[in-house]
Amino acid sequence: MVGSVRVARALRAAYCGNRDACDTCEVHKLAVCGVLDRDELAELTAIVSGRRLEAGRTLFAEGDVAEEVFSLTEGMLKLYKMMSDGRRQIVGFLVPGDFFGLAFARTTYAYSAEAVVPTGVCRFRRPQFLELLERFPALEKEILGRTSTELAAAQEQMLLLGRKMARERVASFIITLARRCQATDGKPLPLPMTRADIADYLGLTIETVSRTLTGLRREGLIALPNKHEVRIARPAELARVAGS
Amino acid sequence: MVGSVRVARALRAAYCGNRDACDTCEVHKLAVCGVLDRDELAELTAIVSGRRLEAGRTLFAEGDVAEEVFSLTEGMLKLYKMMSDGRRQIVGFLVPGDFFGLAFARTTYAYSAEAVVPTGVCRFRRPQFLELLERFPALEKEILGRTSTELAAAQEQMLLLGRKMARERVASFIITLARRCQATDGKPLPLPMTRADIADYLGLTIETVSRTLTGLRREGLIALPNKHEVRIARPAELARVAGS
DNA sequence: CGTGGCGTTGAGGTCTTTCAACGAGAGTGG
DNA sequence: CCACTCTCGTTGAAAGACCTCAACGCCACG
Repeated sequence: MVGSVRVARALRAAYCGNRDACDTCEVHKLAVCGVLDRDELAELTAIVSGRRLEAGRTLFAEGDVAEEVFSLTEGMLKLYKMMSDGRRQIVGFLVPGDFFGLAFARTTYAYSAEAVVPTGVCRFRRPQFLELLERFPALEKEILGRTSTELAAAQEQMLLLGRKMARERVASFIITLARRCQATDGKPLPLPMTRADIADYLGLTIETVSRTLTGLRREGLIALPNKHEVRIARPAELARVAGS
Repeated sequence: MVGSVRVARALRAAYCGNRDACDTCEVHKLAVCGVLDRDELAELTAIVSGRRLEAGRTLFAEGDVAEEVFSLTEGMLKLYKMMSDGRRQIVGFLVPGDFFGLAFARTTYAYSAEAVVPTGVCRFRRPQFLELLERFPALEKEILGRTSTELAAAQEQMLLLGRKMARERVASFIITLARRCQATDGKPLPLPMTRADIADYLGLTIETVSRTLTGLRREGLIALPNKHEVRIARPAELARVAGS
């Protein structure tokens, strides 16, 4: 999949502020956090191992025993929950630097994790990672802050799923993505996931997502250079459509 | 509002395992957690103050500067986000023992908090509470675990809002409530919030909630002794309707 | 050059919403 | 004590937003 590799590169450039770290170091995110000193980092390195995933590959499934904790270093992952009849809800897209799989107060993963594009992760053995949290309060504080931020994002998504129209959902999605990407307004935004992924994230069908994107394009609010890129043409109006 | 007081009593009996603590001590939940020893508890007591709220009263609003952290001791609170045109999404109902208002990585509250019935809360000054977290790692660990559990609940709610039909949403709601309440199957479950609250929590309208409850009653899955109580008549079938 | 995955577009159907009317219960004031 | 009013909940009918089903085009791949 040449296309996927290209998308992965664009992603990395777009979403990761520290390209060198992305390219070379599997525990870079913790170092980048600035919460660990050199000795702590060395200890951490000892319990970590890297892994690469092709696009579409599952890292773990909902219900699996949570034996590892992860940090995304490159690419993009989707986290999702499934119902018995196949209905799916994507609860988040992860970008480099995100932690996931931290199942506190649980022994199993609450969601499945699958690579959207070729992806790299750091793996930590769970018990050892927990022990590390014990010993490095700064790390625990960082995790708490991130978990709290994630919770706030989940609540924002609840507003989107519970109360917004399709147009508002799609507009909100694009704006949130752009914010995370810190993309400049003129530059196209990588959209590595499929329409089905977007639909399952926004609680819509692929047809509705497609129609809505086309609609926004027709009205000149966005441009769609190709299937996996969006450019925000009129930020203010798009934000107005997204509501609040 | 005599009705509200009665509902509040039923709630306390149903949702709070430790009646004595509920009745007497505003920092009881931390003690009940078992994470603080006597000295630590004494310190905590020094920075806490109680407050009582009538039903319908707002504790704080989305966007307010987050100067305090709270613990619910009695009654029920709803947390919600609003859109500019008045659409509302309730992101959670709180029962005694829940912490809220912990705005890590933020300076303002991400949602509004309003009393559903007469309610009691503990207030902690935020800077001092954060300092406390610093000094009592067990407390911080407890908060992290709870935040993580809340996040998992929010993701479950995303599945509900994004992919479930009205019947499934209402059935899921009743089951989740019953689980939290630890109600026995035969006993009626207090439903202190209004139909509008339920609707705004489930991403539906009050009419749909009403019709759906009536439908479940007609089919014999639940009983509705009065507007503010539900009894689960056929747990297995209700769970089947709720899906997974 | 055929095949399969992905995305787009159209037409019809369905679930939920919107609009409207009505009833029950609580609080108010004559 | 009894209208009166207001809120809340229920029910019906019509409307609407999104979904389902279907067809088609594009592109990568074998």
